[in-house]
Amino acid sequence: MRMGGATAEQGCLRLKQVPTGRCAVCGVRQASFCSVLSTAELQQLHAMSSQKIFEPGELIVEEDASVRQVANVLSGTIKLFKLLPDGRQQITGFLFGGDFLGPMLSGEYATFAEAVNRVELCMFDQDRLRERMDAWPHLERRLFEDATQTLDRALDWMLLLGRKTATERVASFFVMLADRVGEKNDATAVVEVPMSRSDIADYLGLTMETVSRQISQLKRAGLLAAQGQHVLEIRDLPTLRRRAEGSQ
Amino acid sequence: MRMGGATAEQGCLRLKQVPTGRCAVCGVRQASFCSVLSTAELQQLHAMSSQKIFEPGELIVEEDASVRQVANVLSGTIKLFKLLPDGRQQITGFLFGGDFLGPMLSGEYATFAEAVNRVELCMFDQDRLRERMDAWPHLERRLFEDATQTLDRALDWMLLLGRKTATERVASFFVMLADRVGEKNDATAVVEVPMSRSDIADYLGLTMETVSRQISQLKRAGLLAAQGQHVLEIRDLPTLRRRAEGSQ
DNA sequence: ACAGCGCTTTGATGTGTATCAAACCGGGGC
DNA sequence: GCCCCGGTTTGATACACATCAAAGCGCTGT
Repeated sequence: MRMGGATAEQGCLRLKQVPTGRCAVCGVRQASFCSVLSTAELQQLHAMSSQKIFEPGELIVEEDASVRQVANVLSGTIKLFKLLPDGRQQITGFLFGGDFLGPMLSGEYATFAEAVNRVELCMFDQDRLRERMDAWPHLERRLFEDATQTLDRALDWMLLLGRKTATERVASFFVMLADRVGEKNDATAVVEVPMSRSDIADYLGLTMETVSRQISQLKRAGLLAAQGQHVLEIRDLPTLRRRAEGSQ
Repeated sequence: MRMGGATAEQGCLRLKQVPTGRCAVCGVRQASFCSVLSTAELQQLHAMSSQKIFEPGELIVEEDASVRQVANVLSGTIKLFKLLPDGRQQITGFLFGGDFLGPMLSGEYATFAEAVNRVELCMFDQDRLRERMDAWPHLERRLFEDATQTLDRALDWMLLLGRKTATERVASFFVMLADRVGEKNDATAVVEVPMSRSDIADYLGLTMETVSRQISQLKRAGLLAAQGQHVLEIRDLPTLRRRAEGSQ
């Protein structure tokens, strides 16, 4: 059924040279790895993709699951995390719209992935995407770049987890949100904060209570202001950045 | 001068089909990215390589330096680290013989690199190696795998830095050493520990004193035993592994 | 052999954040 | 409108690790 549709769209393609179907209206295409594909390549990938919705709190992948699915995040927020045997949790990253979920080389996820809010994924069979990666060097390059960026972020977070104070960590967290999903002006930003205090804590290596106290303090200092549940205004991004690095 | 030598070696190549010159006697070739290259490819790379020695404590690369050199570690240990403005330091990883030093995609190092002990590097011009990467997909794949492994290790370390106790961190450190550079038997291992207590502390997000106390404690528990300065025996690796994960 | 020096270990005390506990707040259902 | 109820905030206390301080140990050079 879907294949038939794809073929019809491929017919159109030669005339229009723009993506058709889902990809045409995909809000994150330019932000995702799909941005490096030609229209023809996009059609091929489109034909092997499938969409899926995950509800808040739903587990998307289990650690060490030898998965066969990888995905683009179309919308929503995903937390990636690791657990110790006694239940202690460390969130290793969040994924937002346009981000790629899945290991392309190891075959296994080294972390759990869970939907923070309602998440919409565009999924691919891992082996079939790997075939495409073998065939299209620009796709492999793009996924390599993705891994490089993820690594850079992980190294920055190691500095945070190993050496920053609670205030610096919380400031860093909001700077990260502003940079990745914020509506930024010159000095201010509005960010959606879909995750709970305890998720923030598990990302920052703190407790929920400490996070809450630090946020209250930043609000009192006039650097942060609530804009309704789950939406927050950063009122002085440069100062917040300085605090995140400990330069007072 | 060097080019002439390389050409002569290329002549030999067709007869012998084994690496010649430095590469032939390179102790880390099989462990490095060179292992994926054919003899002919190795010759080409050999012709564009140069060796360099760094003395203990010497800075190899500066953060955000837009470097043009990348390298294989031939021998010695390198620490990679980040700094906060006030001097707080986080070591993000160590490199040992066979490991690759350098970012292949970003063009910039996001960390400092410093020689822990005497380090011997086999260096390449970044742009020229990138050309080779463009030309040889198996080389790009290998460097991608390298980045993937580095990322996996960074994520594991985030769990350590965010959620493990001092004992668990120090146990994890020696488990890491055993796995990467240890002479392992069934249950025991002998590892070289070239870095100082304060480097270990900066890797584990602790202080020198805490590291020292934890090591003393592991010695008293019979899990660790000194074998001269900078060499240490792990007397019960499985138990140490369990401690590293907090399962008592 | 001895002195000097850097690194490490051990000890005494301090503190930032965790833990325990209670009050608060906002949204959804009846 | 009001009552739950989960998530959040605030408060009181505890503790793991940091900090400050001194002693120990093993090189290196003379």
